[in-house]
Amino acid sequence: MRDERPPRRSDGAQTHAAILAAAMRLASIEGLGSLTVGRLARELGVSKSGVFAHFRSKQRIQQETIEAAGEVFEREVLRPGLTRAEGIARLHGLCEAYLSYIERGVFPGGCFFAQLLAEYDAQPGPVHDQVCADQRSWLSLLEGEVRTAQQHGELDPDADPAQLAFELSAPVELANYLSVLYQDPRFVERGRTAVRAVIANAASRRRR
Amino acid sequence: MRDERPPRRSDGAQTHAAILAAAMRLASIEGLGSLTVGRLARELGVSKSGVFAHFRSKQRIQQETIEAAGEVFEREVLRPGLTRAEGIARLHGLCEAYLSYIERGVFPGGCFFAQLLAEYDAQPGPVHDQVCADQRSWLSLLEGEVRTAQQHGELDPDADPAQLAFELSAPVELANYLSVLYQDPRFVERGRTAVRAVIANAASRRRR
DNA sequence: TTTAATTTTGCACGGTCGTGCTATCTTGTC
DNA sequence: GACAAGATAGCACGACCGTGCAAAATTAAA
Repeated sequence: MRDERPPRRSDGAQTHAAILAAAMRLASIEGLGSLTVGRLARELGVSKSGVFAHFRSKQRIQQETIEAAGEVFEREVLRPGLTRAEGIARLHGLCEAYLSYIERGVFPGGCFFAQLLAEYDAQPGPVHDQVCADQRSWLSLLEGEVRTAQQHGELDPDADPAQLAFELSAPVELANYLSVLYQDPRFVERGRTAVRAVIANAASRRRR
Repeated sequence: MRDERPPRRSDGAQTHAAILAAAMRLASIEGLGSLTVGRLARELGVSKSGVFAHFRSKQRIQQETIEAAGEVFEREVLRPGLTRAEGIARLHGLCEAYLSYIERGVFPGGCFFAQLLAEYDAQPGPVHDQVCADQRSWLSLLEGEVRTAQQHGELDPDADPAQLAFELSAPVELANYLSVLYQDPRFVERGRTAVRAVIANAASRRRR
């Protein structure tokens, strides 16, 4: 699958990384679709060709930007969120990791993938398909953890795991949009409160 | 405030409306920012000047498109949602009206204002400010209805109304994004279930 | 039917877009 | 230090962008 020969020279690799960093920043604010070769070049004080030569099409810039953002998400959300013990603790851990990643402003325009979801939910193409896959894997992660928590007797065994995953995703995503819109971290706190409420509610209905 | 002289001729008014209809459709799918005079002209089989002359700048196209979408939202969500009696019933009514508006595909790209929220949450300017105001008025509407329900003894009087408004908005917004992304109305149903859960939970803690 | 006002078109402008091609650096290897 | 290869710059292209302006087509009132 991987058909790319890696850039050989160190300065090249450095520029390549700098371009992707700027691309992630810009895309989180203005959207992946309004990424522009000229804009990136200006942002980095470099010629348009200096940017373009590293990728050989705009498509590739977009693809690699998404991949790079995926690595950031893995490092900043998934890895820390998965450290706690499986079950309820890990559900809290994952949601908290996401909310903290919003709160810390890892991307200046809020969660890169939330931006992508809203931008490409109705636009068919490769980006749409990638968003589908990413979103499914996030929901599945939560869903699996709900199932585990049920098996451990921590949550109502009659609850629908997919429904619970949805109800946990909803407040953290809205916290993302609103905290960015109003530049107000209190919406992250609302997200935390909502997550606690959802989990506590499902926990209170378990068989004891 | 209104400085515009209305178009005098009937064909002009009709074209004006047709342009706004196409603009709402397109913007809900691809975003307000990627609206383009040429694109609209092509979509309507009309010359670029024929579109441009009706507004006298791109800014005005965007402004009027937002206003037109506001009227649609009022007609399709607020008016039907506000018919039920105030309190819990109206909270259900508003959320259901929103979910139904998603389900019916009033805009082909999902809720126009959810799209706008995600697109402009991090981009300062007049659109950002408009989104702030619209979002606040939606949340305030729900919050006021929660307060009324509390006064009627239908909801836990110790609950934070703003928090509850947030917890109701979250699932309906996520239902919007996911049902569009996967073209699957089951996510609207997930939204309905979540709304019922939030209200039922707050109702079960009321003093009886 | 003439006439005046209002749509609508055609055309031009400077600017940016994505993308090639060629030439000039710059770096790492012998 | 020479040299091959990679990195960056410069320039050109056709396409589309937003916006003006004058000409043509259409409508409504006289």
